[in-house]
Amino acid sequence: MATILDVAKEAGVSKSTVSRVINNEGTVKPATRQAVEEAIKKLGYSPSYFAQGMRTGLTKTIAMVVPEYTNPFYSEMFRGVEDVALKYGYMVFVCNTERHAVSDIEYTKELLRRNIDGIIYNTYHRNDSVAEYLKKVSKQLPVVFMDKIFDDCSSVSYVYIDGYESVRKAVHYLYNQGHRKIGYILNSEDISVIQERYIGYLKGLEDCGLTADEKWVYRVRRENEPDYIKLGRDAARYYMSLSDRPDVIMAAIDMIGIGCIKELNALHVKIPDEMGVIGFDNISLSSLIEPALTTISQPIRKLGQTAAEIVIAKINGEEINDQVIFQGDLIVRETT
Amino acid sequence: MATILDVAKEAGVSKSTVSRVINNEGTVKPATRQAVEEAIKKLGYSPSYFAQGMRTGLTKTIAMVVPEYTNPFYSEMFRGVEDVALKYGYMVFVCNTERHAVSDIEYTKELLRRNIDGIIYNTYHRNDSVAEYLKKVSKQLPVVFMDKIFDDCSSVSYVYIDGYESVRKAVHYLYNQGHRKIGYILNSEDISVIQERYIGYLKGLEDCGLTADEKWVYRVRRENEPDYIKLGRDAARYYMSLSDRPDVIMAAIDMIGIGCIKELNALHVKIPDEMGVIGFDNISLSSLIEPALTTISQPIRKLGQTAAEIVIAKINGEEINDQVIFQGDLIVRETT
DNA sequence: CTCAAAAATGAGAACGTTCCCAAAAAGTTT
DNA sequence: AAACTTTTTGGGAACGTTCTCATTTTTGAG
Repeated sequence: MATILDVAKEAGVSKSTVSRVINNEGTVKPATRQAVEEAIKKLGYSPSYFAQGMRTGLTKTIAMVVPEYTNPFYSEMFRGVEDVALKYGYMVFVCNTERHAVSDIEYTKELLRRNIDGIIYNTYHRNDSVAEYLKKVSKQLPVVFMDKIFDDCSSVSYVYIDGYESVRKAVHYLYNQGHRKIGYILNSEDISVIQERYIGYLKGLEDCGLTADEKWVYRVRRENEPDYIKLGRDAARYYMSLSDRPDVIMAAIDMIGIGCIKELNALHVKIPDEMGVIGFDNISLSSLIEPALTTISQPIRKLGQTAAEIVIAKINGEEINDQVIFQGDLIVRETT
Repeated sequence: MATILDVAKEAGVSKSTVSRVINNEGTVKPATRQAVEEAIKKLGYSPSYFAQGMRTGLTKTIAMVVPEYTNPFYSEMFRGVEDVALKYGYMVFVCNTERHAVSDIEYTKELLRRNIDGIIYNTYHRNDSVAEYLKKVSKQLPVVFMDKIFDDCSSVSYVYIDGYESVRKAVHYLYNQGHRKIGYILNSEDISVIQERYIGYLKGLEDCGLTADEKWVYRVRRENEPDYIKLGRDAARYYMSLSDRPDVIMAAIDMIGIGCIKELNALHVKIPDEMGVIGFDNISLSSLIEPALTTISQPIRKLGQTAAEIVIAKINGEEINDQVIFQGDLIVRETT
């Protein structure tokens, strides 16, 4: 591999001048610049990341931390992140926190050690010690949170979907459709986004003058590698076993809703006449299942793009609105 | 951040000794080692990646190049890769080649510039100039191909599923089930894996003494962001429009098969009595659609694990069997 | 107790950049 | 043409490691 010195020799200048050309800094005579550029091309030179990084402390690399990699939600978000990252010459590490023995903290330490320039953080569980650590990290380097992880988010950058408001509005929609008995399935209350959606559900009921009947709320505690489909099926069976059952079920995520549909189909329950279902996420599967799932859509890719824009702006010390909340969109299909 | 010199001073030794402790190399007195380790812990020291990389040329980073990121096939493969990578202290760049203006070659150059230690390469299109370039790259640093990209693969490392053999066997299965009119849907013939599967189909027919009827082969040329579902639906409609139609359709990938099912359902065609469907990939969706899709399953995660094991072994200069072929498994469900 | 061998440690160069500062070249004014 | 700016260029230190080689310390045999 050619070094900056080889280029300097080839072009008959000093390495300082070559450096100036590479970085478009300082002054350099047009003729000299051209000579250097030709030498660079001739030798196929490109600066060493190590040496550059050693001086500048920058890696042109950002990390996107996700709790659950195979979830298509994060793949889609990653696309958005990558869209923007590549545009600015950055590469992206995808870091899966959940499955591995390494905790969020360990993983983050590794990222710091690798001099990552910025982090896009998708958390999962409400966990105060992790949260506190991350808040500290976010003072050290640009971090964007994709989630309302802290009670006080005023000092951090974030981009997220307003799950609370989205679900609240969905309840209104159901109410207007004539539903009065509205069930809710939560997979795990220690997941902050799930928690937030649930609170939106409660608020929606309250808005409409309905009371939350605890037996219509189906809760599951966290599992290691959750089988959402099974969870939805179990929930559907539970609801059907009730004498006083809801006439529509809200699922905290689409996959659970899809499990419900599968089970209701199997039990020959008519959807939506006997029982409605509504999901959250608008994963591609939700339009493929029959009947197609009514759900709340999130601008996921946009979410990723926005987060990446913010992180990179912060890396470059630019001013940018770093607190963005998107709204979900109700997509009415065949299950309501 | 503490440097190796800070640690040296703290422990009262030279930086050479600290380096020896870090890397577990050379000789160092137990008492000294302990003192150094304490100093490291006390200062929260960890070696700088830049400085280390600058000396060793290694980044402890591998890249996984994929043609289509949102395809769950690759997410699953990534899990396998990450399983192994993290075990050995590596991190993984996921590189999406298809959607971006940068070609495979440009992307690979960027990886080389970043001193990636090894590459796991999922190609997409048969393209000789790219292939030639990649072959050259694979001489420079450890590369594992996840695909039979070259006519002569004898000199490269690879891990892949034998699509040819898998489809050939599936044809035998269909034949044994009494099918004689077997259709085939290809999304794109310039994708090497797809091509290979198709050849397996032709061979299977030949084995069984059937002739390939060109009108039963539904071909689509490559699209930019292909809508496989629509493609499958179109194909199903095409087949149903034939007076002499196949009694079973093989789809080159599950998503297409699922599109077929959707359309056949919509047309009230009885599956599998009036028309059978068989897919390839066993994506999670294939068991969720109704009726559930018969398909060919690939040990995807294992694929990724194996690839990562090979790359890392090669990085470390270890001997390992670097040419592995897995067989697909026929998963019989409700569509045949 | 001496001396050789082995074990442990340290000094300093090197890796390829960036950046500060000094020096040289070019341009401008008197 | 001299003196003074301004522009352009070069030299060398620094970044934090690893690694070679030399030096010091320890061990063990005679």
